[in-house]
Amino acid sequence: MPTPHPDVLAIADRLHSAAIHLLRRVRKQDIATGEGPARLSALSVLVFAGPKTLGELAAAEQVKPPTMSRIVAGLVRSRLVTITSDPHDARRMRIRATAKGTRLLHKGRQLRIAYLAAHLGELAPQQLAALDGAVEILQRLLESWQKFPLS
Amino acid sequence: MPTPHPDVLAIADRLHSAAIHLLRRVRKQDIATGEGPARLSALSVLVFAGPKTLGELAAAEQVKPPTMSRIVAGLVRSRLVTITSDPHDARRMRIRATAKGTRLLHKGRQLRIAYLAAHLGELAPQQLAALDGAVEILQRLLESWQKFPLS
DNA sequence: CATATTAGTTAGCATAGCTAACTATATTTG
DNA sequence: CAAATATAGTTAGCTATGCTAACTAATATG
Repeated sequence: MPTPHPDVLAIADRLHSAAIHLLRRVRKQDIATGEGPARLSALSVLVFAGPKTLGELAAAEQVKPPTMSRIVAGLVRSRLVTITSDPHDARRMRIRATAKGTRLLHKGRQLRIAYLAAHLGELAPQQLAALDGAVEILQRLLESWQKFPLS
Repeated sequence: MPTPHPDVLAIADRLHSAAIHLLRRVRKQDIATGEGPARLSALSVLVFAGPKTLGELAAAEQVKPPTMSRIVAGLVRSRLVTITSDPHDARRMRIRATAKGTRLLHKGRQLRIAYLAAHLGELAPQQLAALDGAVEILQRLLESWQKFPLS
């Protein structure tokens, strides 16, 4: 039997720190796409989950509507998304990725991968597999606590 | 034998996305400390690794000197760090955490832990252990590629 | 039909990232 | 040793992202 809680405090702290430093590095690659992280992340939701309203996007990205409003404005300026109004409710907007947006997202993904792969290559296959498994656990955790905020 | 590379591309993408969304949530807890993420992260370096010059801090945090200059200015305003000049080189500054800074960092850590622990509690012990192991792998990876930038 | 609710925007603030250009101190070199 | 160069940080000014408060427009409700 493994120990029940191998220091949750330490895990949380290191997870936090690792996330901060990982993003700082990856961001430098993403700069090559010409778009910031918030825009790329919102775009990725649109590409993989389909069209969304502004409010839905804001909720998915865990930001407030005014913040998402500006992010979307930037994406529109760059022609990465288009906006059409909902025929059943003129207050709502349908935001969808353009072909250019989809291409750019995949290009960014390529850059990120080339960069990460160069470093992940240092890992032994079983370490990579362990990382993969942990990311899946994290994903499910993040998803579930989106539904049950707790705070 | 495990498969050699269970889709590095997918792992990289999901790791990226998980890091973004995890930080968005944790940030909301950190807000209670009254300081932003960049300041808390820099403060944490000072608390755990001891006094640093501005350049060293900037390098540790992977940001440019002007950025760190403003981060440190904020920490000084909040009395979380103090600055003394290096007696051997008047260009350099020694930046060190104050007692208040150390207290605040630990308080933030407590908040973060209370929050994460409430959610990590949903994980089975072996999932938690898997996460722990993956974070360690990540940490070592980040450290090693700080030394060998590759790009 | 009047009122309340909902969706998004605008204005204004703070943090955090950058580059370019500056000051002040050390170091190197002629 | 004086002049040139290099190094450490700062200042100014830009962009992007986050927020709240206050607004407009449209829908729902009583």
